[in-house]
Amino acid sequence: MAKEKINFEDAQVRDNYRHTTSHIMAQAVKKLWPDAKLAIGPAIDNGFYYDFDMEHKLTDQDLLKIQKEMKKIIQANYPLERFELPRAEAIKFMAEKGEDYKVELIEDLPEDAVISFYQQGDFVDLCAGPHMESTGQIKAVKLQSIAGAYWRGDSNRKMLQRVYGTAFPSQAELDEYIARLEEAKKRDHRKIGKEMDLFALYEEGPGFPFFMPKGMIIRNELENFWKTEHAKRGYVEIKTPLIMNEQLWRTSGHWDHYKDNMYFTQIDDEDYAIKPMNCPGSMLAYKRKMWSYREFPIRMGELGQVHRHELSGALHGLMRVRTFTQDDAHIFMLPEQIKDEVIGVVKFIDDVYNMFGFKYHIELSTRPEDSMGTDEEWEAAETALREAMESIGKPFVINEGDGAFYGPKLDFHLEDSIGRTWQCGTIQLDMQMPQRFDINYVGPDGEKHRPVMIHRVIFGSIERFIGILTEHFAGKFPLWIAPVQVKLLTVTEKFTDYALEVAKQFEEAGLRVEADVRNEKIGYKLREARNERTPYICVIGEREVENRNLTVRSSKAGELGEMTIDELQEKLLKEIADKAI
RNA sequence: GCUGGUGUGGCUCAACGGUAGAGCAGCUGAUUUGUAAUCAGCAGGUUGGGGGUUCGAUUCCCUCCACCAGCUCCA
Repeated sequence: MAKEKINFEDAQVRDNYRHTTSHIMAQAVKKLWPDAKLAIGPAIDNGFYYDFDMEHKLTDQDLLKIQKEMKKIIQANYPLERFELPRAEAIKFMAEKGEDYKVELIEDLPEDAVISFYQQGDFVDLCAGPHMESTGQIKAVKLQSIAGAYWRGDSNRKMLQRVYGTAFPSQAELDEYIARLEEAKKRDHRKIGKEMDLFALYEEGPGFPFFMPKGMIIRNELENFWKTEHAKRGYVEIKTPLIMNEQLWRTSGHWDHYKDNMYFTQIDDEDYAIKPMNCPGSMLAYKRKMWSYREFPIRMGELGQVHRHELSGALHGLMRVRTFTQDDAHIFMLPEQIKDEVIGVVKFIDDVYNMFGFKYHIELSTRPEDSMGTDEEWEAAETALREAMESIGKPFVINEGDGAFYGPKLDFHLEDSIGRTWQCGTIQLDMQMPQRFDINYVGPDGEKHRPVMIHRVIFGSIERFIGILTEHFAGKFPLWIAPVQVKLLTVTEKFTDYALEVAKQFEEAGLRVEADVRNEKIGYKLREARNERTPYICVIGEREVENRNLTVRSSKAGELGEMTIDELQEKLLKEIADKAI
């Protein structure tokens, strides 16, 4: 029977293909190390993995050995055959093979579940399927890495050895994928951040980033933009302190629910905490006076620096740090204003992300195990968020049990250069803080009522957002945030005066300009300016001085030829004003 | 925090049980140059910290720290 061509565009086909590959890998591992116990081995976004519990510690050399063994299995072209067993027999079957993890999986299946197995050659695995028809259909495989992974993702359970790999219908496609990954790694914000001298992390402060002058330009541009956009949308801005006493954190619930992530200090023998979140400060700011329903909604923004004790192994450049600035805001409102406010924030976030050309996805995170409040409150809050989303027709996925301890949230996830996603924006509905802090407003009936509150961020954290921006643009930032916008390169020192004159004019026009008037060859200066990812590079020599113009090249559009000083200035100012990407 | 790996001058990397080397960057001098690296010279490291083994350690062992990948967690 002629096989149909594999349609790798189809996500289901892709998953089946890689899932089958993971079975082949498991078979190879069992062949090489018969004591290996199988855990789980699914297809994932760009490949697959399989978790093993085995004595032998896998090394990179072992990956090649396994790949060789896999090749044999593929060449043998075993058909994948499915069969089903009743529950008790299935458990017995797996128990006899010593597959303790599979036994546990079966035991956790619902009573009426169909328990299916897939067999290829002498290898059998508990699996819902579906699969490819035979092992010979797998054409190109690469095992990529070994890592530890907890059984069932529970850090109290045993750590297993996970082997990651990927598979494609042809070697060419596999090679292309590997090349793309290599290319993506060049965008790593940690690498670019160092090369462009934007920020740095030192052993002296793990997870506490330093921002260098050029990084500060990006940061300040983002913050200024943030302030302008918020003012336009009716937000006021506040600033609350970094350190507040124990009582405040007990009132907020952080002492009971967030202590492991907090830093503490003592002042005059009293316990204080460094804020891990801005909300308690905002609650005090709200409470300073009595509010009328007529003033609602109150939108109170704060660029608030927080400190959180993250696990050492979780730190990652600017993406995951121990101190960061949230572009926070708390909105106090009437229950009937929830929907409109949430919609307003979703649109605000959408505008900002679109402005940078980001793709993102939204998750609705529901009640976690360690949380405050009643089921009814959570139900109401989750419904409010869901309805707001449904009313504007934005797609979202449910992330069960991942809400904040005080309320459910809508999370906005952006991708980094190698496809990992990072939560940036979030909108969190909070019915707890208002109660705990006993905040009120006076309603039309003259009585006191409890307002509803949302916490929300757009960038998420300025640090993480800069990390994402860096990778998204591979360091070629939009002109309005580029640390150096235009660089003037002189061909020889004879043209220094003219270069400085142009630099002065650009500077006065508000452009960030650098003149490279060193006694170096033009090729050398040009190479350096390009490596610095300067958006506009101007060459100044005999001809330009004579014609009082500039030869311009843009990092995006290439050679632009000769332009007058004013022409270029105008072009740059417009590009900046448009915040073009 | 857990599993595995890594740690050599500002950066990228080399060497190795016998006492550390290159390129780039930096500094000095020469060169006055037209679109991705001009030449020469100089300077710079007790090889992440501490401890141990050894006649001798950067190299071997222990421990701590940091970083990388993944897990867990999360903005």
